[in-house]
Amino acid sequence: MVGRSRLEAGVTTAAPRRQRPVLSRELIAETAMRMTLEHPTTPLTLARLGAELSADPTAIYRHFRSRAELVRELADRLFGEALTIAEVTDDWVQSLRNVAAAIRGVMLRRPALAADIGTRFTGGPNERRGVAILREILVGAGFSEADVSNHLRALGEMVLAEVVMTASLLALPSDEQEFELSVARSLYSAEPIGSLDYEDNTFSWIFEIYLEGLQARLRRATRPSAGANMNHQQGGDQ
Amino acid sequence: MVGRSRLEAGVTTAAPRRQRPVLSRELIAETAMRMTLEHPTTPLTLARLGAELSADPTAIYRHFRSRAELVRELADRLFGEALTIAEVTDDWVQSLRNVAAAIRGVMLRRPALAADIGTRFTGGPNERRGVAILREILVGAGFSEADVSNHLRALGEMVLAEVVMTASLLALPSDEQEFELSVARSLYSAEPIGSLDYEDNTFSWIFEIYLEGLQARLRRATRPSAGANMNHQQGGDQ
DNA sequence: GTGTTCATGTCAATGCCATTGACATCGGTG
DNA sequence: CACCGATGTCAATGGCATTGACATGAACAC
Repeated sequence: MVGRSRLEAGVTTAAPRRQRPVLSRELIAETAMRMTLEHPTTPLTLARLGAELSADPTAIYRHFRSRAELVRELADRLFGEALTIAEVTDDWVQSLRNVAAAIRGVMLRRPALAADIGTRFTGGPNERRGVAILREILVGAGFSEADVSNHLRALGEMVLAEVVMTASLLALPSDEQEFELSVARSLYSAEPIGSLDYEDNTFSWIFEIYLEGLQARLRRATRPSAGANMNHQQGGDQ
Repeated sequence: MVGRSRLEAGVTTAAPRRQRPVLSRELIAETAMRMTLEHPTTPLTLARLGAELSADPTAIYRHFRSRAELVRELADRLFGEALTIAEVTDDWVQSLRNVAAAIRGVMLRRPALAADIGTRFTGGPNERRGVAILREILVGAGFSEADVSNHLRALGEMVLAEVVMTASLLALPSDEQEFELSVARSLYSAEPIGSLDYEDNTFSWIFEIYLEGLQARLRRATRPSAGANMNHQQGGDQ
């Protein structure tokens, strides 16, 4: 079909009224990213996504096998964003902090999506890249190859778990959110809310303690002379 | 209503064909607990619960304002179970371990429910009791009153977050679960699965590191002489 | 060119879900 | 005895993901 003689170049091709390949993986994913950013607490549904695309919701199934697959794609893009933000330096502790904060920041900007997503792997390239980066940081810190694998999944799981926790709170309708806050106040006399600010939130409190534990382990593994005070440790770290 | 003269004791009362007060908060909650235990990965729906009760699903709304309220009730019962199991001793580290493991164990026995629940407060008595117990453990360990509040919510949030993470994996249909495991293998060359055995799961790996961090903080706060090696700590601890 | 096939979209169901509103009915209270 | 509130049933409603039947246009074969 090169010259159909019916002036397609002017009408049919240049202004495809509703021609075939309008949608694409890329367009759908981009649109979803935009929607979840503009309405951070609105759950992403195929109906809404379809409307935003001015297409039938089920058209999405021509490009993604399921909503879950779409959501995995989006999650991987979030990892991608986080990795461009996170600064990795010589200081392994600060680098871990940076990566964690970047992931958290990126995901909490889209709480509804993060709550949907965070408990699953994406299987995508950015996730893989992120793990590779973390692996380098840990190896550079001096952990043994064997321990690195365990620390990797522990670190990832902990960060994601915490993010999901906060995200599901943020994604709640405001009345239920109010209930949560009131219970938290009455239990701890403190807000459990995670501001995006790295300081002054529960996440950083947890993560800093974890980092101290990590440093303690490294010290113990590096100079095994130090006074291994009798606490019930289990697992590796040689 | 003591003797209505229509032989109720024999027929009307003893064999209430389909008389009024069949359901109750208690019966509904108990039934739900049984169902979620018998079918750990089947989501609890009002339809299924109603069927199990041989009652109309919407009858549940006469006893709970919403499904969410029911689920909060169940969550609080789980905390109750955990607290009867957890052993609290003089050893504060081991006590924290015990409480965490008990909560995790109880919730992972009902992954679908735990995944539903774990990100929220229950507002119930057992939750309150649990926090009180943890508070005593932390105070007994020697943390300052101010730090105890922060450690409390950090500890709780971390444990719950991790449990939810694992629970949602366990509650997945087996094909999706297989996908998760394959990705995990390819990323870490290891399974991310949390067996209920405290050894050999990601949770214990994380939690032990966290406990080391906690001990480090306590040591630092207790005898402030120790060599505070220049790491970027932030936040309280006196 | 003609006909076939594949990729893309649309449309109409389906089935599951929580929740609501309109009734019925019973037990107790005035 | 008449009313009322608590409990239960029933029939919708609206939101959701997913599927199957169809259309249509583009590329490809011949």
